[in-house]
Amino acid sequence: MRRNLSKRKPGQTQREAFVGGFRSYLHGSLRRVTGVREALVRAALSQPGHFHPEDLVAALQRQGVPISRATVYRALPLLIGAGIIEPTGEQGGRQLYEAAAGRPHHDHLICTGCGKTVEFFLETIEALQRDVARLHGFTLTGHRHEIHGLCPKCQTRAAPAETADDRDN
Amino acid sequence: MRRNLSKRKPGQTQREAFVGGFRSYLHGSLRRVTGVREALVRAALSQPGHFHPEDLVAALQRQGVPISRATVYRALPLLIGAGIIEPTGEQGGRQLYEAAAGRPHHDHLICTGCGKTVEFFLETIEALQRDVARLHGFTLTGHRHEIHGLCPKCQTRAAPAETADDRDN
DNA sequence: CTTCATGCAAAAGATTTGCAAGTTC
DNA sequence: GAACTTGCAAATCTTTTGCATGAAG
Repeated sequence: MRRNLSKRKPGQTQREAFVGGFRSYLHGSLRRVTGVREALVRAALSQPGHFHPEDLVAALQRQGVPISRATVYRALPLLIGAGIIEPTGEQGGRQLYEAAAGRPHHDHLICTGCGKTVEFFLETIEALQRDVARLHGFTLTGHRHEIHGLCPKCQTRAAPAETADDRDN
Repeated sequence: MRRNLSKRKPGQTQREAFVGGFRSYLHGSLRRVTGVREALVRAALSQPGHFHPEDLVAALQRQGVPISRATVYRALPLLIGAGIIEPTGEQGGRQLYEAAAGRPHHDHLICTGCGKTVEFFLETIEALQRDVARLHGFTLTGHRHEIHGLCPKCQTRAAPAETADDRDN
């Protein structure tokens, strides 16, 4: 199901292939390859879906690699530049990211009840967006499209009280 | 062009009609009607497009009504509840709002160069969103759809250096 | 051994909250 | 007069930055 966009030697995991790509990126931009940065790349690729910088800190510390928030925040632009992750919107004043890693573009259907997210992609919508941009003389550079709703489970639990207050699962 | 969704006596401006609606809302929710809150409603309705809480503070102080940020932040949920404004996304860690005031739904085309925003609405896209939600068993409650690009002017100026760093302006 | 990376603590910016004093109902 | 609002200052929270120390090339 997942396209194999980065060449890799047999026996090398896809994740390690991306770590290698990150090294090349760093070399190419005259930055330094460090263990901490590689660990960050692995941690970012291990995140299930959206994640917050804090999640990376937690992930690394959990596996015994102490790291400071400052380092994570300073590394994020590098991971973005290398195409490993991409910002996917802010929530409650916190910027979220997700592993991009060569995956095709997609948008999100998000449950306001439990935070569950489903990825979706409709070429029709993409095309219409291009139309809108062109119509107004804009050069399209990107977009953010989130559909909000209640997932099946949350509709059942349906406590007809709060709706958008229970952030985070 | 603008629908008249709130009944009003002749001679009463549309804005005052909304102020009146806000009073009703406060009464209905057992909150108190204060001059500061009414001033906030007028200030919010006077904002040209997207605005930040700080803009309301500035607007009120400019017209001689001193107000503290805390009060503005505490009033925002009320204005939202009354349907006067609605949050329209975060940018750079700051939550933005815009006057909802009975205007029909629309999404935004935003210039990443100068921040200029154009409103758009395509029923086709709206319908597709409903389809996506239904397909996954979600009950649609809302969405956020922003198209990002460079407006005609910014394409001309086109300093082929920075792209997304010159926020504001 | 020069340059860049890291950690720590402090700084900055947005938003929230505790508390005393002022208003609305 | 009781309950709610407001302003102020202090507190939070996320992200950034200065600086001294440590590691990569």
